[in-house]
Amino acid sequence: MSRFGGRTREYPAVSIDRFDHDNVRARAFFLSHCHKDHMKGLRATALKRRLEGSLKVKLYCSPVTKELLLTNWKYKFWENHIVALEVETPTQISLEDETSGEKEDVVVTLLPAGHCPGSVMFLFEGENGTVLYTGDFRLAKGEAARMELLHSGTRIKDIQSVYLDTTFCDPKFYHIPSREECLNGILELVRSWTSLSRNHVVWLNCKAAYGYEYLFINLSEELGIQVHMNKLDMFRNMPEILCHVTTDRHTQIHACRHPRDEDCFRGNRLPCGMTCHNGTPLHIISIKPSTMWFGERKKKTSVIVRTGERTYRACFSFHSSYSEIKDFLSYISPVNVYPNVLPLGATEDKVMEILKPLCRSYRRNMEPRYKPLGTLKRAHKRELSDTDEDDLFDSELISTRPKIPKQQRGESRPSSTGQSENAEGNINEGTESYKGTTAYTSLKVDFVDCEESNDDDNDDEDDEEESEKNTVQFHSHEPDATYTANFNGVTSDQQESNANVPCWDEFFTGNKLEESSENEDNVPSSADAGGSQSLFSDSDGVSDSTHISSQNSSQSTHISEQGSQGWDSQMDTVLITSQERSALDMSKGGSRAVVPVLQETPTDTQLDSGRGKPPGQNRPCAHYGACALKSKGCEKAAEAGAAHVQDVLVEISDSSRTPDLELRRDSQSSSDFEIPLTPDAEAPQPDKLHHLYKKLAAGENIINEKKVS
DNA sequence: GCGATCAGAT
DNA sequence: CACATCTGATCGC
Repeated sequence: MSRFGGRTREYPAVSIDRFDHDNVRARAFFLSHCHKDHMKGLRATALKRRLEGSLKVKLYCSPVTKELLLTNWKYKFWENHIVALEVETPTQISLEDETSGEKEDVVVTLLPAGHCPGSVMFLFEGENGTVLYTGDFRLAKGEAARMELLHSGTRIKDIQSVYLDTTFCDPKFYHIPSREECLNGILELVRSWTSLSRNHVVWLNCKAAYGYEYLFINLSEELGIQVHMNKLDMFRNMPEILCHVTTDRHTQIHACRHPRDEDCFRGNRLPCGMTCHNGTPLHIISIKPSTMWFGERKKKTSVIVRTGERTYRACFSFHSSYSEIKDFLSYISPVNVYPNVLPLGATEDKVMEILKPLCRSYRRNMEPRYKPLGTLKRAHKRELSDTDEDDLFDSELISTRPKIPKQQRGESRPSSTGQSENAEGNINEGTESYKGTTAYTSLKVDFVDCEESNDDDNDDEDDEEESEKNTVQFHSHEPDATYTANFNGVTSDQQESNANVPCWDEFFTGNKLEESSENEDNVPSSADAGGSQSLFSDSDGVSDSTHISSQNSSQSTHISEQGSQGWDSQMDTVLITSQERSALDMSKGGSRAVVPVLQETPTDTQLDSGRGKPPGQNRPCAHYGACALKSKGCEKAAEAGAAHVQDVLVEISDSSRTPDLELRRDSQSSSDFEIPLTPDAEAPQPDKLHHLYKKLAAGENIINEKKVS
């Protein structure tokens, strides 16, 4: 939840995402997206009065946000005071104090934030420097490098301050599977269930908020089943969304809500009241999108975890992961950074320890190598905490990093962050490089690391099983680099969108990797339950084994007891990665579904289906000019992913379940962690050693370092 | 009676 | 585990 006060140090005449208290006096208002925690004061009488007494004060937002806002009658009074700005279109705004006549000009640019429909970041450029307010965002690694307007020529702009979404700025969320991975997991689960019979329906237990639309769209496109929602008038001018949702309850996918929806579900009733179809009772499963829940697992999990007979958790995030945040910030390399959010249980200091090393103000201070002890100590701590940073090498701060040409967008991105930086000299962090290695290696590893957790969920009746809480580590590769998340639909390719109509783009494409099983309500046999779904995990299973370990060697596997049966009996959450699952499935003979899918994956059918446009092409949408951003990159990533799955299958096969394999996998996973491993857990890698040597040379305390993280 | 705020639930 | 929202209780105006 945002705790940003509404003003930036540099441009206090504007208020962003906060409209209460002193903010009502701002000369201009900005709304990054339509979530309530960013709309505080937006319908208060103080602000209404302010509007009444002014002809000039405006609220600036994206076209989609304007549309969503005005759909709510409570905000209708804004109608004549809202100015929708096209995304990626720098606009000069004159900030005038109506009483004194004092004026100040600022150029604002909206950049897609990938958080929810209409969400944007605001880039302000004016006399007081360039400032980026991110609002809430989820951008994959490398996205910043692909944003033209963050650059000036081939270089990143000189950004004074970034007001950053730090929701998941905690190593616990080091890696969160990409949108594609999460989407695919859900897709295959929904596909497997709904294909059993017309009476098999899925309830997507989504929170009442914008942000799940791309999920609905993709499920609908892929499966040809519209998603039931309580209401959809807010999308009346967004045909791309509208055609995938419905108020007709006779559909197999529901995202409807009811005040007592969990109870409804427990009573085998959908929130909309549906309980049977053609006289036959419905077979309902629930899928609850979650991020934090996965973040608490300590063992690897797949993006889907079965938490009960009829309940599943699906990994899903509206916010960037820890590593995505760091990638973003280190690329921007602002002078200052201010966290907009305090992660659960974190303190501002802690977050700053993570962020500062990625900022110039901090790097500069670090420059002198030989400093008084006090300073050195501080430096140490920061480093430790996170990432990286070989500050020692640092030289220039202003990033000379080249912007990634659009042409290259489809390429895998690892290099942009890791390599280019390294090449340059150093913005990179020692840790980064270390991390980078891991990441690349794990590029193909498509799983989520997780360890089990306690079962907390009381709500899902069935969650009983997970028992411990561990830290989660999500990892996997990052195919996302290939697509641009863009809820606004205005992309570089598509600048001419209609100014009057909001644009919406699906913002990503999913790649499918595997198929799921066909179990019925009952707990699947071991093979089925987890097995068939490469993307699934059961919450019960096994698990003890894992720990995060160090190197990533090959694929990891963590399959636990497949054979385990009821949810109730086991305490642990099973965590399996998609590949692992696939492997498992295959080894077991695989469910019928699995095999075919795997085979198809490489083909267009699966990869593109639905969204299916040829790579790189936009699908012009009637009024919006919105297009699906399915990029080639996605396709490639998908293929790579698929190929990988196959590899894994070959490689792992039956043995995947053996204990030692599990151990291996664990060890691998830990390498992605930023958290220092226990000394014996892993041998220092060359770059790490290098880093340590430098510290020693500078008289810094190495021991502290390790502790911090 | 409305709004702001907090606790609680989902 | 909780990403955001809504409800109800309380308090102040």
